[in-house]
Amino acid sequence: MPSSTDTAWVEHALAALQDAGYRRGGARTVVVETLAGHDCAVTALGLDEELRRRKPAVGRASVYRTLDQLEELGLVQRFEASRGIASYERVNPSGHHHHHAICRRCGRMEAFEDRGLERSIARVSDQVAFEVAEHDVVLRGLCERCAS
Amino acid sequence: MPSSTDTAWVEHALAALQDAGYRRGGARTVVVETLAGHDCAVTALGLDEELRRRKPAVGRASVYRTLDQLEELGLVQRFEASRGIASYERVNPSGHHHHHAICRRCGRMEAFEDRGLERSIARVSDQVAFEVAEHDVVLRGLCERCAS
DNA sequence: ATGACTGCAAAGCCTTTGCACGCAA
DNA sequence: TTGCGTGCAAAGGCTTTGCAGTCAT
Repeated sequence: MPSSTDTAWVEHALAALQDAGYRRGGARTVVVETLAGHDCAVTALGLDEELRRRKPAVGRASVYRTLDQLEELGLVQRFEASRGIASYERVNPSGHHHHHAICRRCGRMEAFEDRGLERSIARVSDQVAFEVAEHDVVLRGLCERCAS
Repeated sequence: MPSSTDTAWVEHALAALQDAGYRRGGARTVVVETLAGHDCAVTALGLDEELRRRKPAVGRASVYRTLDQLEELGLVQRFEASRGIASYERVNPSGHHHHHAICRRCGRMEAFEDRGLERSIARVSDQVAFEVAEHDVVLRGLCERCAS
């Protein structure tokens, strides 16, 4: 099910980039628009591959550079899906988000959300001597298909 | 505060390795013993550096190979502390464990534990269509020192 | 004696950096 | 016009693999 592009996030992100002093470059805009079309995490290399075969091809360096900038501004969140594989997912300004269960055999990823879990994390974040900006929860094991 | 070595875990791990059909090699044993001396996560490269300057020096490959084997057997848990930095922590057979808050600026790591959080995760693990074997929670932000 | 275990060095992989050219402002 | 943005190729950094010698069993 190819989800529709989150245009609100595109505008939000482009505005934030501009506010941060970045110019409106072509590659950067394409990366933002492409991320907006994914509801769940994408690997950096997967995104690169996807953009490599576009009409005005986007260079790998631009993909990585843009992802870094977006992460720095809190517009996307980075996490490691599998060994050494960086994945990125856009951050919803509303704060609403999900987490992932990842299959250690095939890499399949399932998203889930739980208010109780979020509450627990919020509570713990207050108890720790850190200014917590984000959190990440990953469940690892075998997906239905690999377990059987 | 250099914690004392967890000898119970060493025996547990060595026995599990033997049961899995591994022979009792020198390098492997040293890696296990060294891990037992760390109460919190160690990076693979840090462990390598630590073992490199031992009397019978342990090779880097052996460190990585052993960590893989231990992870496969569920004796240690692997997670990404900072960008592209693999960290390992021994798994207590009792199931008792902690999670981490990591400073995005200096990398400082603080461990914390919370029963409510564990309960939330256990509940969510049951709701997901996965055979969840382990979970990982990371809080990212600024540590007290970097925030001020 | 047999095959696993090791260390070293080389290769792999993902990611980052250097540089010259193009484009936004 | 200025200097940020971009693509390409090269370099980096962590991890894995190939191989020959060594050691456990």
